[in-house]
Amino acid sequence: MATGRTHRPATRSRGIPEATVARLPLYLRALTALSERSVPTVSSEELAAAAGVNSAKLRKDFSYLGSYGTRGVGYDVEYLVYQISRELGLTQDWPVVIVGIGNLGAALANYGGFSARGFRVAALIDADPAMAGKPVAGMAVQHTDDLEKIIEENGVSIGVIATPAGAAQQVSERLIAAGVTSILNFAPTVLSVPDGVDVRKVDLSIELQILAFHEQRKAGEEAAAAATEPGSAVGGAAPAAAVVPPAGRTTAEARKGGPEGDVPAVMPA
Amino acid sequence: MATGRTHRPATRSRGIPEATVARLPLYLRALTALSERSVPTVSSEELAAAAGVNSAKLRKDFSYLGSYGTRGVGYDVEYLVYQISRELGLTQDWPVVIVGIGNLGAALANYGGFSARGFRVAALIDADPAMAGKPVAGMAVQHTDDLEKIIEENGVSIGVIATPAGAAQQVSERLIAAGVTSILNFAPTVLSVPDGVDVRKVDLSIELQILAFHEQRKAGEEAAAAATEPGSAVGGAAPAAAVVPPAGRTTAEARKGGPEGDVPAVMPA
DNA sequence: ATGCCTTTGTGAACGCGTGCACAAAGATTG
DNA sequence: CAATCTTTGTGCACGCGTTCACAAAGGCAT
Ligand SMILES: NC(=O)c1ccc[n+]([C@@H]2O[C@H](COP(=O)([O-])OP(=O)(O)OC[C@H]3O[C@@H](n4cnc5c(N)ncnc54)[C@H](O)[C@@H]3O)[C@@H](O)[C@H]2O)c1
Ligand SMILES: NC(=O)c1ccc[n+]([C@@H]2O[C@H](COP(=O)([O-])OP(=O)(O)OC[C@H]3O[C@@H](n4cnc5c(N)ncnc54)[C@H](O)[C@@H]3O)[C@@H](O)[C@H]2O)c1
Repeated sequence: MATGRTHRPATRSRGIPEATVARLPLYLRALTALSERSVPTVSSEELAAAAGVNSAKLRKDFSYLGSYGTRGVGYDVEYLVYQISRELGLTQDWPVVIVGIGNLGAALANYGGFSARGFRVAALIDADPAMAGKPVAGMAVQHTDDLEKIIEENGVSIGVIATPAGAAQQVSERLIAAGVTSILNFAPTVLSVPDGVDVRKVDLSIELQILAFHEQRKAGEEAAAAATEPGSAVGGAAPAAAVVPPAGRTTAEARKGGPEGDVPAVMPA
Repeated sequence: MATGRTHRPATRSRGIPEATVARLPLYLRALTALSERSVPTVSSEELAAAAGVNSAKLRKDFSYLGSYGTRGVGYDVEYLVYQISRELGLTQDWPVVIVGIGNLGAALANYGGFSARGFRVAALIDADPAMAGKPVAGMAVQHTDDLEKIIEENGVSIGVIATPAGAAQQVSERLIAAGVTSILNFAPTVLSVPDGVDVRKVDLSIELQILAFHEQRKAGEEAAAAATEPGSAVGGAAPAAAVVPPAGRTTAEARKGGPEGDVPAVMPA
């Protein structure tokens, strides 16, 4: 069992770089919006702005798909929507199962954006016997006992895990054994999966911690800047819209109230 | 207004690479688990396995924080937990507001893992007057009218957006004007924010589409492999657990039923 | 105290992703 | 038909991130 290997620096798909693949859905979304407004063509500059990326990057991304643009004009919106959809495999229908119908799983089941583009919730699965048969998002929850049968009968290859962390590894193993080869994991655990299985994780806690890091850094920098510029320490030459951070907590001082102040309780031995 | 710039190839923090910052929460989680099992020290090899990364990468990551290990022994678990927590800014308390208490927002509010590490849900905000005052996760939902007041009074610098896509940009602007400088966005939109504001997005739909891409690729490769090996076209030397894809649609042929077959309806003009 | 064994910390090489800048392509206009 | 203008597609350089591989450091046994 490969322990790490959750991400795929593995098989560089079919020439299309992973970074590009990750942006295609973004382009597709922007293009779909344009399509709904009946915009016939769009330049790389406009589309890039809508998708929030650099226009050169966008053109390079599209170049991996082929030469679908017209110089001097731009890209045909409808045509590009189709090409990207096809490249992403959205021209076919992907049945998906959600395992773990708690707070999050139920929210996911109720989420409309799912079926919007090629994905169809084939079944909701939970281990709680009390949940079995209950309707969630207009669909009866099924028991974990039938997991394998459900996967096989529906030809499911994509599974979503929204169980508690402790159950995630075991659930993934059952899913994989039954034929699932792609997993979207919401549980805060590292899943060990065999080669050939793709796992993507969504981890709220990690995202928040990354934000906290930058938030702390901003506070620290501001404190440092205030120190260098003695006059404007409190309310001096505040820039335009005055985005004043909550309080002037300095980064350097996160000391505990304890006597040793800087180390927790245990020293490195 | 900076249009793109959602991600930060921007200010390379304080020497700590962004990629490393993104992994610190992963290490922290693994270390916390070890700490709860009262494991005193851990080697880079063991910890890397637990976090699902390469051990050399882990050591390099830690080297940005300083020399906290002991050669021949490993790292002191408690000490490292504290150092990473401090680096991520988790030794202080971060009040967070959730805007948009629908399916997802309510699930987030109910999520325990929030408060587990430094984050505290300070308020739940929704635009629906019918929601105002209603208790969700033991907390009364407040109306959007009071958004600015809530942010300021609680010193909130991190906001979570779980509104429909159409409202997200406007909500972000109000949050930012009120003092929020970090946003976690669950709505499927590109947010335009001024410099100095960090945005991270969680996009279920994009994750699924990326999985679909790889899924399609696997199916295509399998079909190609089967074609090269004529004997085992249908049920020949199937590997172990027989991971049979839904149907034998080849990647190359996603043609529509129409006459022109390959293009959607409109040609590039 | 000495030598052995384990594990860290990092120099160096490599590969991927990004963005600049421009030539080529095509539309458009006179 | 020729000139001009717009926009694509990409060669190229650069920087970041990953990984290898190893010397130095420290513990531990004898
Ligand atoms: N709620 C959130 O906003 C949120 C945010 C981020 C991450 N998460 C993570 O998502 C997961 C689910 O969160 P939640 O709030 O919905 O939890 P929850 O406790 O409300 O729901 C978990 C569900 O999984 C079911 N379950 C347990 N073991 C199972 C098994 N072996 N097979 C199938 N079903 C099983 C339970 O019966 C329950 O219905 C957790 O790992 C949590 O850490 C949740
Ligand atoms: N539910 C999911 O699993 C899921 C998954 C991925 C993404 N999303 C996205 O998350 C967002 C929320 O999804 P949901 O399923 O919870 O939707 P929802 O419709 O259930 O909830 C949206 C809530 O936002 C409130 N709201 C609307 N405009 C507002 C405003 N201007 N200010 C404050 N509140 C406002 C509404 O009153 C409602 O309570 C959507 O953008 C959706 O695309 C949801």
